[in-house]
Amino acid sequence: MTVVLHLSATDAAGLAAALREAGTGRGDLVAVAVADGVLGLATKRARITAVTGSEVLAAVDLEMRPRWVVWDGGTVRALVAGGVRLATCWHLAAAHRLVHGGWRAEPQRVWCAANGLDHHAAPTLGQLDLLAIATTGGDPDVPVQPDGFLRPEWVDGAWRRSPEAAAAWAGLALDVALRQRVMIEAEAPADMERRRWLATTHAESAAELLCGELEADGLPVDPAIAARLLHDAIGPQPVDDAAAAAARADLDAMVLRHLPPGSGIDLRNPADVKTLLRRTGIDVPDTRARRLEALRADHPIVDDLLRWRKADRIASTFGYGWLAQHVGEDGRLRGEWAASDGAAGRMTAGAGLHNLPAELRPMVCAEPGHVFVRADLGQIEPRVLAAVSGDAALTAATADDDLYLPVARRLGVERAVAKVAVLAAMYGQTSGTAGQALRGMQAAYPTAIGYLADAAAAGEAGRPLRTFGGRRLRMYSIDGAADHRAAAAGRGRYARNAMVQGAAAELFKMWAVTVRARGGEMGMEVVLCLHDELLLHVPLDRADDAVALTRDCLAEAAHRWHPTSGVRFVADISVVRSWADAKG
DNA sequence: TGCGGCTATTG
DNA sequence: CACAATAGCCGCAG
Repeated sequence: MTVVLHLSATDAAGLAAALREAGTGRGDLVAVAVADGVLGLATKRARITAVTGSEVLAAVDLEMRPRWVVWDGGTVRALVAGGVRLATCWHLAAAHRLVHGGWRAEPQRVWCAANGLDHHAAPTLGQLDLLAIATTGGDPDVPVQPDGFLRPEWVDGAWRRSPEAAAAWAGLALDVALRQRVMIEAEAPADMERRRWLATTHAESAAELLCGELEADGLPVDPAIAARLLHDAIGPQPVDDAAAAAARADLDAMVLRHLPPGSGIDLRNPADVKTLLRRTGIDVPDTRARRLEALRADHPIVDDLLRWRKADRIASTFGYGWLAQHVGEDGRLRGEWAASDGAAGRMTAGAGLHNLPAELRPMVCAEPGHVFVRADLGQIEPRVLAAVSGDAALTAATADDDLYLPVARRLGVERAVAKVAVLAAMYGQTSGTAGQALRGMQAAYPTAIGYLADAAAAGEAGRPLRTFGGRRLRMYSIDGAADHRAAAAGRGRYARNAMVQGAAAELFKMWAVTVRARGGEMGMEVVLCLHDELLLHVPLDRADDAVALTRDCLAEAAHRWHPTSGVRFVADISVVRSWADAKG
């Protein structure tokens, strides 16, 4: 049994000294639990209580560069709020999602998975469980119960009561991190995967830090331009509810004027819209814009309806209310960020950051003395497919700036057909013109198509998969249902796509966190991550440096992600004042 | 009040 | 019956 030192510190120098005394070096795991005025740390050899604010961690991070173990995003947000931006971490929730799949990753669940316990049997803090807690026994000051589960009141925040408790909580975090690392190493089929999956864990963890910063910093927006765009799209800002209702009625009138008054049609009700169209002789199974687009010439009401839809969408989702709710006094648009969603592991964002209509993007402007560096990965998914499948012919095609040109030549088809064929293969489309081109793909790129087919087969059978970077993709089966076959086919398409989309997300995040790590010293801020696009806010005089750095970081990330793929990744990088500005 | 369906936007 | 996501509004069940 290793003797664990109990150390204490009151400032950054003392904390650094304590860590040195515990034998901590660069890259070593140091767990940290942080709450208001409470700071507890844990290393393999020590539990450290720090009677000081969390800001001392910034200095220690700079000096010692350990890998900080944190339970979840709560710790990250608390640290960022306290001005602490760590260089690296081991994020238990992120590692849990990677190793085990699924989305939920609260401490009890993460603890159970790391310790081979069934989290369904874990105690909760409901009133009805008070008796159970009382009879569980053991020392309430010890966070782990005799039955091995975390004590629910500790999960609920009891660890915040003192530095000693926080250090004990950090000790558990360290324990989980070590077990997660063992699991990754045990699960990986070979040393190559072991190293790669650990690299993914590190990148996913850093992406969690980045998300905390994206939430805190926000996206620069010019309020005057925002106001002008909204005015052009939906009119002036209503002064009260009555004015808002009147504005809405005005907007509705542009469509309803085609009907006799008092028709009782609600434009927001698809069934009513169908009725409305039928009255003008148009019969459609649904009223989606894509379908109505073709019928614009049939009756003027169609065009008015489509224009109304566009305006109504801005008014309801991206109108003055949205602006007031999500854009702060400092002109920053803020939303919630998640470093990996439940399906394939892409980053997600709220507050419209990922689906802001193109016509509103001119409002996203660099602040005075700054510019944006906007960088897009070109054709990332087919290039990633070439890399993860190891298809030599498809890899050769990535040498071209436009991968679809050599693919089209090889298939003997038009570029547009080749593009549809590649996308159809990755998405699992079987019908239409894509089906035919797909057979050509099978012959020309058997390794890539075989990789996708294997993924689809696993999905259909309900077998879990791992992406190239090691993320577990769970397959949820619905058994006994009449649509069993449809569900299996759906899982097949999901698996096929998730293997590519997920791997692309892993590469993208490595790129993003590399940029984050390298760009800090030039005053660069990552302000948006959008699946294959990075938006960086940089001081005007560092724009050229930032462009070069972004390109270098892509090469570095691609190499770390897959050192031997031979795949060429291309980025379109430009310096712009507004997000909407043309590339190049 | 919660949830599925429909629709729109984005990559 | 082409993949992923967020988000609003409607109708309907409870």
